[in-house]
Amino acid sequence: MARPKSEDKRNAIMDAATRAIVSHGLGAPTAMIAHEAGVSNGALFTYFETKSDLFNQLYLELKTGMAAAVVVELPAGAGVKQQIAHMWSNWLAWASAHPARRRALAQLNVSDEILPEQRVAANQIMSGLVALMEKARANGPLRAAPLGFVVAIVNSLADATIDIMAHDPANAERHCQTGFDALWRVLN
Amino acid sequence: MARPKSEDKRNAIMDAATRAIVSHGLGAPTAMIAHEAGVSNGALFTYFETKSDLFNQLYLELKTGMAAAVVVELPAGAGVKQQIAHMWSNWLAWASAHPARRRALAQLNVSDEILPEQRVAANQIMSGLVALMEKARANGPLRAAPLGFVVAIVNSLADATIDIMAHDPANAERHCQTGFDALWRVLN
Amino acid sequence: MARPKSEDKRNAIMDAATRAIVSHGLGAPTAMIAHEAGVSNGALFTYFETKSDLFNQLYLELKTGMAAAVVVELPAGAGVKQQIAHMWSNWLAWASAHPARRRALAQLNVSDEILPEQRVAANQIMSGLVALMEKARANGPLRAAPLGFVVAIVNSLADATIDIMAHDPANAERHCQTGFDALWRVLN
Amino acid sequence: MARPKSEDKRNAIMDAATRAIVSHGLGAPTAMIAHEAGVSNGALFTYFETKSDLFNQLYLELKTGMAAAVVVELPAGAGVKQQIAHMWSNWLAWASAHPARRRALAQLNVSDEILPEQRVAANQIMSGLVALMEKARANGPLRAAPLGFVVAIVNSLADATIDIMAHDPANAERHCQTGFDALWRVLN
DNA sequence: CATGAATGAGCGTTCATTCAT
DNA sequence: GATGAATGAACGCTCATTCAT
Repeated sequence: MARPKSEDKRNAIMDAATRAIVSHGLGAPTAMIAHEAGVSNGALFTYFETKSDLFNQLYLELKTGMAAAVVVELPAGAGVKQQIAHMWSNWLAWASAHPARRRALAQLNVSDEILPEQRVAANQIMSGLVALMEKARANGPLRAAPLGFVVAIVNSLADATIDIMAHDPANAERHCQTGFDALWRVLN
Repeated sequence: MARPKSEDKRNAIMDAATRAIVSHGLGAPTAMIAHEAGVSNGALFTYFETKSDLFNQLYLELKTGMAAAVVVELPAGAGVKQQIAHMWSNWLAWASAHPARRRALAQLNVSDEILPEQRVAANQIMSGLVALMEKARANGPLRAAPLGFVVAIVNSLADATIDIMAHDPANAERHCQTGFDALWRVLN
Repeated sequence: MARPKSEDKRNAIMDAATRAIVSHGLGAPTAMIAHEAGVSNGALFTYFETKSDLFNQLYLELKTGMAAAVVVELPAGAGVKQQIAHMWSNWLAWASAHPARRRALAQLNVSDEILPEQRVAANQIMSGLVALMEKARANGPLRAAPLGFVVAIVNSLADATIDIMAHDPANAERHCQTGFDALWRVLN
Repeated sequence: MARPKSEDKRNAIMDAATRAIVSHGLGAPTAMIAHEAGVSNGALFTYFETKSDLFNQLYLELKTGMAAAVVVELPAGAGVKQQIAHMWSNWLAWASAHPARRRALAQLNVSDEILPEQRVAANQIMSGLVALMEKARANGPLRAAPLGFVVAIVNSLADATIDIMAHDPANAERHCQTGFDALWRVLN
């Protein structure tokens, strides 16, 4: 195990898994994932100990990628609302650009294969966004609610917005704005 | 008709399936479901043609049960806000009372085994709530958004609220109210 | 068991079994046979102890019916050749009139479910024809061959002839005659 | 290509299937065939896609082997009768040497699992023998009969002869000759 | 390390037979 | 006796994982 020879292969497997999850759900056979990755059946298991391990790593990687996209070109000096708007926009742009990743992530989210510690780690990655949320709600009606609640609500709104954008791409811009407005109303 | 098909047994299978899905996901073996229902391996298939069929019927039944709970004792003459508040409260009460059903429903919701027509049928069952939402947003900021968007947002908020209530039952009342306030702010 | 109430039902099951064997082979489910017979699943087992039992009885009954058809209106005083020709004609007429029975019989013939004693019993039923064969070959080239050989050859020729008649019914008459001629040449 | 598919294993499965069919009919479990072949349950399916596929390939292989045996050391320059006699002898020798194969072949012949195209292919393999039959009957009483009829009769006679040889091996030689004489009388 | 054949537990489903009604 | 639901042992086949090459 340790350090596998080729990072490329690891990535290919990850990508293939993403696609396979989208098309065949979490029950997608490892053989199919390997084949799609252009890699042998057995090789998959030199890169990931088990299928579960692959899915956990994929979950973390997808979430990390998403988090990275969210903070791109964040306007450091701007106000809270503007920063959140920026992140919101980044977030939805990422989802639009990588529909397969988002869908795979959604499946992984509800899977009971994903270990709780991975979920914790994943959430920490989003901490920048979370910190902003904290600020944003500090004086609003949700100031007394648990942080988890706020995060869940934001996630939910984002998911709903992403869905509608995916279904009606022609009006993506407008839906994005509508979603943000709703978010802001919830927080303030 | 010797030994008629027993509604009890059918229900036992449904309940067992609900529990099995919660504990083992959608991959729960039919044998486990049958065993948990106190029924033989093969009997399951006299009540449901296939596992998929069982899951589709379960999905519809859970959703129907939820919808029925939502409209219980709805104050017919009251205003929109009060009616929605009532439904919201019912909804979350149902989720709190039947956590397994809610979790199973969540899994079934993302399954690709559930046929589109079942989803349509299930959504029609919630039409009372949907109609109210339509009224509620009629003059608000979401008045121009697609209905599906509104529904998704409401669902998302409810899910988030239910989750937090489940995690922190001591303050369930307060979370319920907070959730509703957030909802109302989104709609108006 | 003993004497079941309705001979009609027994016959209905036999007929249904015949048809089911033709359409689904010996693997035809007992439930299908019962259904086709307009009889309940369980009733089949009050008329026949097991599926194997049903098939054995069916085998015997089909063979008996065939044997009975063969000797119809046999010209008692006629010569050997004429009598054999008559039987041959009867035989093929039966097969043409009851293609399902013949095909079911063919399947049962090669089944290892049919007990040897049933086969013996079935062959005894054809004894009239066999006795004639004995006479017919008495002075011919097969006079020294075992009787079983002769019977098998005759059976084979009949089967081949029946097949060709079924495939080309327009020339059934001619094929029947050609088959008989071949038979006669074999015996003499 | 790590551990290439082994021809030996494939043959072992074929042989095991042959034996299993003889002892348990076409319903012989794949697990039994695999076990008998000294191979794991699943391995069978790396060599044959389905049980049906296995049986189709087995059918073709058995028939091919039989056809090959039939034309061994065929006296090219000899007359029709002598050539047919040679083939006849080869045929019966093959059947005597491989009783299991012959019985399995008989079962496969009547199975509805065997695809028509496989039957066609199998028959083309026997074309050498068929061509000879054509010549042999050219001036005889069957000259006007359909070729299929002739083939069926020859098959039937062979089967009958093989059966009697199997039942009475002591006189195998004589039965073989008797059978051929009968055949010749049919054709001429 | 890469390959893909081998393994065998496990799955959804069928079906002969039994038995409560 | 008739019915058809109940039973549970099989069955064909899949697939995560191992291991010979």
